[in-house]
Amino acid sequence: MQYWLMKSEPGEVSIDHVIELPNQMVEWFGIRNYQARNFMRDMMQIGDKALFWHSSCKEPGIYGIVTIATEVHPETLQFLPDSEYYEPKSTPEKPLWWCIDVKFERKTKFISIQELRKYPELENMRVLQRGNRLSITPVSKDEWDFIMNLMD
DNA sequence: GCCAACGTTGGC
DNA sequence: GCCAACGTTGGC
Repeated sequence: MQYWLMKSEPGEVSIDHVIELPNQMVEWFGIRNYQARNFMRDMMQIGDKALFWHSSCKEPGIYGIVTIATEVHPETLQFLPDSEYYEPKSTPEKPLWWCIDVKFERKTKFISIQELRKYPELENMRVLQRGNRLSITPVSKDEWDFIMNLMD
C-alpha cells in the first residue's frame, strides 16, 4: 500500500463536500497535469490512503483522510464540451486523462502548512518544497506515520 | 493581488 | 529537439 497527498480547492471539492456525496465518494476530476495523471494511472491502487489537502484557501493544510476506492478509469469531464475541463483531443477510444475515485475515510485535526514546516521529519515532503505545484504527491510511510501521530 | 517556480506551447 | 514566451499554480 502507498500513501499520497491530494490537493483540492475547497471551493470546488472540500472534505465536507465529500461527506455529503453518495457513498461518500468522488471522482478526482479535473487533473490536467501529466505527472499527477501518471500517479493515478500507473501507481495508485485500491486501498491506498491519501491526506486530503485544501489548497488556494485561507488556511492550506491537511483536513482529512480518504482512500483510493476505484480502479483507474477515464476522467469524465474531458468528454463534455460544456465543461471547463473539456479536452477536444481526447476520445473515449483513446482517453487522454485518467483518474480514480476517492472515498471519505475521516476528518482529522487540521494541520496547517506552517505547522508541517516545523518538523525536520517532514522537511522532504514534496508538498513543502519550494515551488511545488504538483497536486498529487507521494507520502512516505515514515512521513505518514509521523503525521498520524500529530493527529492524536 | 503578487510573483516564484515550473509546465506547456509553438516557431524555428 | 531547442528554447523563448506564455500560462498556471498556489502560498504568501
